Order: sequence, then C-alpha cells, then structure tokens
Amino acid sequence: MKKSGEAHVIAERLHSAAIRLLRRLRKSDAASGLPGPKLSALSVLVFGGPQTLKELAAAEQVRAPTMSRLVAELEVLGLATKTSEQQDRRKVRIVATALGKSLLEEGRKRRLLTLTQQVQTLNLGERRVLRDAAEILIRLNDEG
Amino acid sequence: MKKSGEAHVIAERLHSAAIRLLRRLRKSDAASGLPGPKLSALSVLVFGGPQTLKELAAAEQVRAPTMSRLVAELEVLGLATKTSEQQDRRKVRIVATALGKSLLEEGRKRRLLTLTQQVQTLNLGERRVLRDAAEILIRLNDEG
DNA sequence: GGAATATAGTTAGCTTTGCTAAGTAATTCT
DNA sequence: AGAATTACTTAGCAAAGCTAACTATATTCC
Repeated sequence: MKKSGEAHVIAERLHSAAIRLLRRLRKSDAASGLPGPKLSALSVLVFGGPQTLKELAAAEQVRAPTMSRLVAELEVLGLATKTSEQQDRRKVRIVATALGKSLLEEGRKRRLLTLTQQVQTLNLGERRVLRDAAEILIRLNDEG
Repeated sequence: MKKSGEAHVIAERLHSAAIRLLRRLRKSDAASGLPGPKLSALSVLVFGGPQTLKELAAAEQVRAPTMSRLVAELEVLGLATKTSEQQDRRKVRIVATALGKSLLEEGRKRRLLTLTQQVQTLNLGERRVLRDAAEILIRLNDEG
C-alpha cells in the first residue's frame, strides 16, 4: 500500500498543481500586452539588475538564441536596452528602461491578481504552507 | 512595511516557483519522446477515462482546435483512438490505447524522476508542506 | 607576436503549441 | 422543413523553444 507522503506521489501532485496554476496565469498575459516569457525576463532584469545575455539566459533556464530574440523584442518595445561592455566587448549589458520597470509592475499585478485574491481567502496556516512550499521549491531548483 | 505573509508576496513566490519547476521538468520531455502537452492530455485520458474532444480540451484548459490537433498526433503515434459516438455522431470518443498507457507511465516517471529524488532528500515536515501546498493549489484552481 | 582555441552573441531555420476565423456535419428547436 | 446550435476540423498565424552555423572578441600557448 502506498502512503500519500511518498516522494513520487508528492512530485506528481506538485507537477499537476504547477501546470494548472501556470495555465491559469497565462490567460491574463494577453491583457498585459506582454507574454509570459518576456514579462519573466524583464522581471529578472528589474529585480536582479543589469545582466549579460548569458546570465539572463541562465536565470531563465533558456538557451542563448532564445534569450537573444526575447531581448531584441524587449528592445524594440522600449522596455530594455543593450550596450556592449567596456572590459569585454563580446559581452552585452542588458538593462531595463524606466518604461520597462513600470510596465513590469503593472503586468505582474494583473497576472497575479486572481491568484493574490485567492490567497487572500486562505487562513493563516494555509498561507504559511504555500509560502514555505514556494521557498522549498525555489531552493530545490537552485540547488539541482 | 510589508510582511512576507502578505497575499501578493506569496502569489509572486508561487508564480516564480511554478515557472522554474516546470521549466526544469520540461527538459526531461525530450527523453520520453513525448512533449509535455501530449503527455498531459494522454494522462487525462488514462486517469480520467475516455472523453469527448471538448471535455478533454476543457480538462487541459485549451481550445478545441488545439486539442483536435494534439489528439490527431496521438492517434498517428498509436497512443489514442478516436471513434464517433452512437448517440450523438457529432461527438468523438477519445480513448488511450494500451501502448498509450504504458508509454504514459514511463514518460511520467522519467519526467518526475529528478523531482522525486529531490523530494526524497527532504525531511518529513518539508514533504508535508509540499503535499499540503499542492492540494491547496489544486483546490484553488478547481474552485476559481 | 601570432596562430589556435575558446567564449559571447547573433542569425537562420525548424518544431511545437497556442490562438482565431471559417467551414462541415449532426442535432435540436420552432 | 428550416433555422439555430453544437461538435469538431481545417487553415493560417504568432510565440517561444531548440540546434547548427556564423561573426567578433579574448585568451592561451607555442
């Protein structure tokens, strides 16, 4: 007999929960005008500060060409800028613009509005569970 | 001053955790030979039993044309079959084949292997947090 | 110092998976 | 019977992922 606390059962439930959660959140992307991956990359720029393309790609767990294109599109939209670095001119320094920062904040809020509202319906214990779970998952991800 | 237990902070962390988690899991898809959305649809078929296209699309939170194509591809691969229903011949009954079932089990395990192993490194309290969080998230999703 | 090698990023081209709009076939409603 | 609705498919587009192959700069090593 299998116990519900077994690792693979937990893994499956988490997998399922994550898929559903993101599918729901993705729906609000259209409203923000900025699809998820761009919003996410911009977020890394705003909260993590200026980065090279490679760093940004690593942070987003994506290959260089993918990030190269995303950044190019952010640049066209006026949300980020690229400048080559002094010390190593192969590298590119990517920075969020003021417009990028403000748009990020709005898009992010919109995207998370429903989830935020749902979290507000939870009691303190449940909130703590979610908060702790998020931390554990992020830690696992950064480790592995 | 903001408390870390505030709803929108929790929502952001969950968002971030879910994105990273799925990006990691997606990498194992290539190994299984079956990309995420197909695996996921097949999973619904196996665990939820035969469905119409519309039901399947709703379960996967996807539009009908998208599911129509996914099912067509599953059929070509011999993982599912389509037959029109007797009572209402507009409808299509989609069923997982034996091959589909076995492939699903394997793909699923592979996909979740890393996560399962990581969960195994956690102590009982941490596991409980993750298990409870998954349940809460799935409940929130089904409600809203 | 100069050739070989390595690294950062871009470009080209493909695949998968979303979508909407428009079409067909079957059912239901009046 | 004819109109409206429903279930699904087809066609065509866009986003975002990938690999392979290219350019430009740095580094290494004779």
